[in-house]
Amino acid sequence: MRKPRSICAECPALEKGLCGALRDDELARLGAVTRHRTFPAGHVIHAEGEVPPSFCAILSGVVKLMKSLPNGNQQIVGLARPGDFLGRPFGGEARASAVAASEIKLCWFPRATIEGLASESTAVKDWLFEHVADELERAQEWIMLLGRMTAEQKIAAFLMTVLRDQRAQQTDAARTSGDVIIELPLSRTEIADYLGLTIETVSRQIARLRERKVISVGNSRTMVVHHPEVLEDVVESALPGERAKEALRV
Amino acid sequence: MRKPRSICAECPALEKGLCGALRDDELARLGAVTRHRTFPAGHVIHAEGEVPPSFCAILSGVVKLMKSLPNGNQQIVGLARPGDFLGRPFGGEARASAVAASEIKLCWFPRATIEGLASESTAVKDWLFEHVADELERAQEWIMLLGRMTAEQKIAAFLMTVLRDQRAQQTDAARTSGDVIIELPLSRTEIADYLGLTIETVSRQIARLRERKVISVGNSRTMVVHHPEVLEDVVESALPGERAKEALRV
DNA sequence: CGCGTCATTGAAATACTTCAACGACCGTGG
DNA sequence: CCACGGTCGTTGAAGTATTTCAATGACGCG
Repeated sequence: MRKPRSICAECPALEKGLCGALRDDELARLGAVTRHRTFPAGHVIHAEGEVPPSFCAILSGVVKLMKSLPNGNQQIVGLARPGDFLGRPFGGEARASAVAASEIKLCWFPRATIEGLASESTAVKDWLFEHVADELERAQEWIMLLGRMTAEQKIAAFLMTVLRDQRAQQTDAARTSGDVIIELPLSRTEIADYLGLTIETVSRQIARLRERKVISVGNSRTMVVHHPEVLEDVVESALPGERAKEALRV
Repeated sequence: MRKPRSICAECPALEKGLCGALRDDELARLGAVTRHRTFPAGHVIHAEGEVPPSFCAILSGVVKLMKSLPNGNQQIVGLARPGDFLGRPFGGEARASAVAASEIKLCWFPRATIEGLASESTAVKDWLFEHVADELERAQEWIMLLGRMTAEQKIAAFLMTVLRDQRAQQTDAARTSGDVIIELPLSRTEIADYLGLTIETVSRQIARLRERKVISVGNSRTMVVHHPEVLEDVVESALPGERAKEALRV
């Protein structure tokens, strides 16, 4: 017997996510049609141009939203993390594919459910609006990054966002040391597609940061950040690397 | 005596804009506190980091949303055109400056008004949600453009969007000819900031399109597009200019 | 162990930027 | 009316960041 409460109990979407905006009876209604599903990395949740039949919240893992150009080039136009949702209620066909970047857990339910809920509950509408507005802000940050940053700055900025995301989740305990271990949610190829670079450039810039002892690279998905301040400086710096090099010389 | 109806009567926001979502009594309430205001090009409607005290809909002209990097570099992260609104209801400080790119007419009213209206009217909420979701889609298109296109493709894509925007507004009459006259909403510097290029590169790419007889340039804000298909091809093409050159050779 | 995928590294090519000079346009003031 | 200065756009030449092409190395899996 699956009681709605039990499935939602230890859900990351419960507090900050969509479900936090629901009243108990609404939550129960949602819980009744909800399915938690797990997918492996690479799984296509919905493809560009399709009308997604379902709507879902991400429980764990990272989903990349990507568009592709006729020539085969692709660009990741956004990342969705736990608490984010996939799909546009009342929208038509998706304008980007949603693909699992790692193994993911999803809270999955029919499109009609979310649309019904949104039609009736003003809290749900409010939540959706705020969420989309936040996503728009993030997209605009990214436009800035893609349009005006050098490869070095892009990599530094990317590492900073991973760092921030990871800090937000873990306890204060792990933060005391200057060194921080981070887990990259993306492969080199995906980082390249995210930052609008080639995989080689990504690799070289990471190598440079390693040579400068700002980071250490373990296996390709993990690294240790020794000097977050330097990364910050690189992002801020006008002439790439200028202030950053000074900061390192200490 | 300013009657609410009269001020809203020939308003571009009436049909497709926010006001189209309002009931008559809501419209009347809005009309009572609304002011139409005109600003010259360059006027700052609200600056990055400020909490905008007002909310407004654009009646005519183009507003650029821009962010700046500490080094002085700037990037236009979006354009707002007639029917679009400025400001995020329930949001805090603006994360981008809104600056008039041309002379603009605004329908201006206090922040509290739109927030009150949105709290009460579900139609207003719906409209806001749809609008932000559309903006997000456009932002994602732009991410694709900035991350994966060459300078030539960026310019072609920009001209195509101007062309599309202009076509949407004017009558069918003017479209019969292959040649289309377009009015650029931005200066070269602004185009550069929009496309993430330098002004020189913009100028050179426009020159190349002119040499190839795809366009003619009149004064710097107007041009004639002779071969929209070539522009389209350039955007689609894998190796920039390859298919486009063939298309031109005819 | 060998194979395939993913990451790294090097050398050459190139797209874009930077620096610098010049030309066109426009309003101002002589 | 024309000369003047300012802004904006164009063009050229040199420099540089990033890409492209190509080869090698590391890791995981059957």
